[in-house]
Amino acid sequence: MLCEESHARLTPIREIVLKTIWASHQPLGAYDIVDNLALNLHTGKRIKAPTVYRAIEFLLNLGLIHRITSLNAYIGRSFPENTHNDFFLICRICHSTAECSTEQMNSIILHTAERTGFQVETQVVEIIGLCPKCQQEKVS
Amino acid sequence: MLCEESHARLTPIREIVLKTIWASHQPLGAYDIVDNLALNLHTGKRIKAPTVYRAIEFLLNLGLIHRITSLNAYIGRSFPENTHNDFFLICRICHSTAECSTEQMNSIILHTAERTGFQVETQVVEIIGLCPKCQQEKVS
DNA sequence: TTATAAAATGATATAATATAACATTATTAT
DNA sequence: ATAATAATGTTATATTATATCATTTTATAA
Repeated sequence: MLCEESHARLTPIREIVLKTIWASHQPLGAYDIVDNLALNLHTGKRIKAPTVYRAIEFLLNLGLIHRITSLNAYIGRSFPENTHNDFFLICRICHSTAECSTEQMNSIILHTAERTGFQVETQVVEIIGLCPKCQQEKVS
Repeated sequence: MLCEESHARLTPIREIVLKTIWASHQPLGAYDIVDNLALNLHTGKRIKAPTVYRAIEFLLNLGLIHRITSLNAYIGRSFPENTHNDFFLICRICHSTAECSTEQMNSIILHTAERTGFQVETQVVEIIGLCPKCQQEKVS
């Protein structure tokens, strides 16, 4: 039993899914995780999609990982302590994903929403483009 | 032949897909459009998924519609004249989607990206929550 | 400590979204 | 008219995600 105050249990499956996501510094798709576990967990048993999706849901709820909507993929959360939401710079080519964090963005969003009476729950802010490395490779 | 300067042709299929999206004031999924055409285009011929996806791609490129990534759905563009990108307030319950437009958001994003050498191409800014109507219905 | 309830996982099937590949038809340019 | 290009038709299939029900594990309470 872990994560005391909540009733959250970090079971072996959930832990290995979390570690797999953390080990990759790129966002991982759910089926990438399935394949990865099949390779690295050579216990004969294959962990199937529903199990992985359940673990992902659990980890998302605990705020240990993020979903990158534009990629249908999941990545470890860099700033778990942040109360405000973060946003992402995602490279269209190599899929490297940087997590950023500004209060300003939040206040703009909350301001705009408030004016229209909209009650904000979650935010998806994903900026697609080219990372420095892939810009270089386009030139050379 | 339409949209003179570009080589864009607004064919009958593309036009009816655009009209279908516009007619709905909610985001429409690709298969919603397929079904809608089957009903309203009672010519016997069913327009299939690939054709609809092609029309969608065309309309996205022309900037006539938006993709709502969080919903895997498509909606007419409210401010086609805007050069900067817009963002969306999306109701988790009824899926009503409001398009908003502020320059500030853009400048924050561009600023942050610039600092890390990231070259911005497109932006996905989708705010999920409750629209005024659905907040009411939760209370009553 | 055993019975019972609750939570997690296994297993199978299938839904929902999207695209690949190739054939055919329509449109434009020569 | 003919060749080249663009658009659409058609079939199949890839990819992402979830529903459903059986089984196992863990926690709780008698």
